[in-house]
Amino acid sequence: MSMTLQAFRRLVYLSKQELGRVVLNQHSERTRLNKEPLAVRNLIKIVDATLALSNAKNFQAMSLRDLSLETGLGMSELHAYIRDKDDLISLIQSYGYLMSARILLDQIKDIHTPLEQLRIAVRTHVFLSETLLDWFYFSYMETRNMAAEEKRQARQAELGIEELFCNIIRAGQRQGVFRELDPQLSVSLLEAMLQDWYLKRWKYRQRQLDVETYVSFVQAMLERHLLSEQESENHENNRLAQ
Amino acid sequence: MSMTLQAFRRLVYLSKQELGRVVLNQHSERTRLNKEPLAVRNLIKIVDATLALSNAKNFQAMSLRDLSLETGLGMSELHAYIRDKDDLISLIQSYGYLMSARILLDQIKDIHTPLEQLRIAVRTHVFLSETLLDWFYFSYMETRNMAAEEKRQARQAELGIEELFCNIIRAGQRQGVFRELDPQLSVSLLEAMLQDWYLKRWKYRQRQLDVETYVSFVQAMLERHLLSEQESENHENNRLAQ
DNA sequence: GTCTATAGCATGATAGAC
DNA sequence: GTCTATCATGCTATAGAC
Repeated sequence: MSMTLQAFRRLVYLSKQELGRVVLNQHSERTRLNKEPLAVRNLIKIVDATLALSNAKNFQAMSLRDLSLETGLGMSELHAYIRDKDDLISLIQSYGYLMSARILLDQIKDIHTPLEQLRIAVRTHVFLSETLLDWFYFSYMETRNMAAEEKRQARQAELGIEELFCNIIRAGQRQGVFRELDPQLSVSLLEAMLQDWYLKRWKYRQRQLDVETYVSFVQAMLERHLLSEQESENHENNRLAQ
Repeated sequence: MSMTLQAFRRLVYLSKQELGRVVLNQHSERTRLNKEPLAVRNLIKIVDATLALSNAKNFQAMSLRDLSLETGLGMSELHAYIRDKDDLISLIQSYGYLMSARILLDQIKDIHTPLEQLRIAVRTHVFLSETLLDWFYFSYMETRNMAAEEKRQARQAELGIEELFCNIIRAGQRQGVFRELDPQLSVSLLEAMLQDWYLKRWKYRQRQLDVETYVSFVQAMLERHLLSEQESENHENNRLAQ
């Protein structure tokens, strides 16, 4: 069972402050930051407000005036934290990358059987997107509008997660636990399912579908797909796959 | 095997003109349309150009000036076909709904076993999105920015497709061919996989992944998930699903 | 250091010339 | 019936007042 969703939220909450500091330093080449605690607080306020306002419509539709109003910061103050509107994107992306990479890696590092690693990774991914919903949604929907370098980085991050899952599957295949199916394609389809959880919230919310139910269902489907059974069955399954 | 992708493209191409006429009539309450053939040609030009320009960035980022330039129509002429920019969305949506609903229903209407229907429906869906790529991508990414009524309709269309797949699965379950798993959730995950084909083109193109390969893989995964096997195996599979 | 005012520009929509 | 000129608006970004 590992962590509950609640424990997860706490973990993310604690990382927030700390990460605010890291991100601020990364971006502070251009920033005249004075009193650290205030600066970190403002930075988090800016990130949160941007995510909320952007996701309500879209990033381009959010004006800096709206953002100034929502955060309580003046227009000139905003420009002390961000160079221009595009810089806001890179700020937000850094913030989410750090947060989710750290947590995902931390959760699977002590697990050693591929099947169990796979289960935990699936669960952690869904929990992450549940907790950082705004960020995941923003990152998915706005990637297409980003500048070249930012877009490259976002896609690289997606491929990085695929790589992580792929390695687990390959390990399982070497041990004879998983079938010899294309790992890369399997993982792409898995990721499509994982992403659906935060992309189609209107649908799942409407159906009052529980996070745990979703996780279990995806895990089960994935395992029916991957787990090799007795040799005799292997034939049967090969027939079905043509 | 049913249809090849090429036959599919021809089918869609032929429907284009005809549908142009239908859509033009639907929207012509407000249009002073004169010479039909020219009007239909212009309408199709407008739809195609809008999809191309929008998908390059996003709908909001496309200016009507860009569209005027791309189509060769003057600004005033554009406003003869569309009331305002939002009306463009509803025009495009009608066009795609008609096209894909007609073809999807037509392809499965003569098949009678659930398993075969499911296979054809999956195949047709991927082929449709491959042929009408621009429309599917636009429709998915811009739904969130649409006006209330338009958004409702787009979501209803997604639920409609789920309903279609759901009915096939329920029929299979009644016949004892498919397992007794939640059909709605199964279908949601299936649809996530189907959508990934047009949402992540950059990834699949980069890997030079073939349409047929993708279809087969999704079909196989879905069937491992749904097909009930001998009673003895049922136990095994229930264990895996917890 | 904070906030208001405004410069400079691009857009959607239209009116009116050819 | 086409096309060009123009209007009002809303935006980013900054300069300059307090």
